Amino acid sequence: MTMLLLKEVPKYECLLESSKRYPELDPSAMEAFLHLMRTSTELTEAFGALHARHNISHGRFIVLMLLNRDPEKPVNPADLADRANVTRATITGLIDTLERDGLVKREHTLDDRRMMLVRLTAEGRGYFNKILPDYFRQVASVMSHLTVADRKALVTLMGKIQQTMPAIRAGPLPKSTAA
Amino acid sequence: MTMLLLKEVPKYECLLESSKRYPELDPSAMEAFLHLMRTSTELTEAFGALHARHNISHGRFIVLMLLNRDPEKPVNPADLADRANVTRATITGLIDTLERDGLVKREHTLDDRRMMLVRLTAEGRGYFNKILPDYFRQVASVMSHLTVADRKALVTLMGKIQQTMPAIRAGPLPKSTAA
DNA sequence: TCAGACTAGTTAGGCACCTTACCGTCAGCC
DNA sequence: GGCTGACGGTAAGGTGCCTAACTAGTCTGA
Repeated sequence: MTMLLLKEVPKYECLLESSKRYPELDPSAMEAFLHLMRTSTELTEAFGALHARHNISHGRFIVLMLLNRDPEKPVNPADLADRANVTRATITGLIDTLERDGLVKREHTLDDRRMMLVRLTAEGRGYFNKILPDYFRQVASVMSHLTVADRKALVTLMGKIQQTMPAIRAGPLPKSTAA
Repeated sequence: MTMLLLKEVPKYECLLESSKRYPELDPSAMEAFLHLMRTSTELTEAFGALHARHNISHGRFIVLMLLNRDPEKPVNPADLADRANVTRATITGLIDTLERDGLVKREHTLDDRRMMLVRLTAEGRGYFNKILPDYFRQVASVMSHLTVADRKALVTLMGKIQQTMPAIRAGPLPKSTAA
């Protein structure tokens, strides 16, 4: 729930100062990075609190979200794992508790008896539709100070950061080229 | 390390479609929110990988960072806890392993014998200064597609979101006013 | 036709982080 | 003196995620 973040981001002047000691430090990049991480951490906490109020964990919420995209169409665990970006083992645990609470149910497929399908129960649908408006309101609320143009700009900026990710993931970056 | 994120963000059209079913859903707010969370999650992963390559955990890295701000001035655990936004018990654990690895050491203060001070050892300073450039390079790298103006804009946008946080934290939002 | 390779889901065990509750130590204030 | 309250640490617990190994079922092909 708390996530170990630095509470106050260093002032830009401090970063500039530090960049004299560390030539690799790009102050404007660092400043943007720290603000981004701090904000997202606080958002994570805020939504963690929201989920806690509804007695659900982040993980279970995501699974319900995925199942709710098309409540009629059940999904197999491996698919859920893939879309939620976790291992199948993790999904098993989440579904265990969701099923214990009666929000989803597992069914065997007919054609391939290894495969399971997970489906929202009526109770699960009811529960989820009861908490969704709160979630939507909170999303609207945290974005309420941003104009529509701001929001578009934010999406664009995130896109530019996303573009760098494959290269980042690929390798420990070859020492001096930073792009 | 993985953090349970939705891999692909729904298209704007889908959000628009869903907003018919859910009047509380603000599509542009949701779109911005999802992109923000997705990007920050991937950044968290990327930096988790970086830390893993250096055999350090996120928490220990943060503690070293705080101690390295002024390597000559030792800090007491309660202060570290406060700045890292965790309980003192958590800090105790982190310092335990850092001390076991010889990166920091604890000393008693002279004037108040309850109080401890934590200080980077020479080895700790050496180790940290060896991994910092990698960290700085990666920060520069993820921001490399953003112009300086972009970075400023990002900081501003984060500030606008930050402004909403106290209200969010305060209460479960009064049902319909989203600002 | 049946061994081997593959796949789906689960199980077992472990790590990192974080919490609460409590303890002993000590400073400071009557 | 004795209380109050802050400090660091210990103990026990829980969550969320992982990897590796396992079970069960399917498919392939010599």
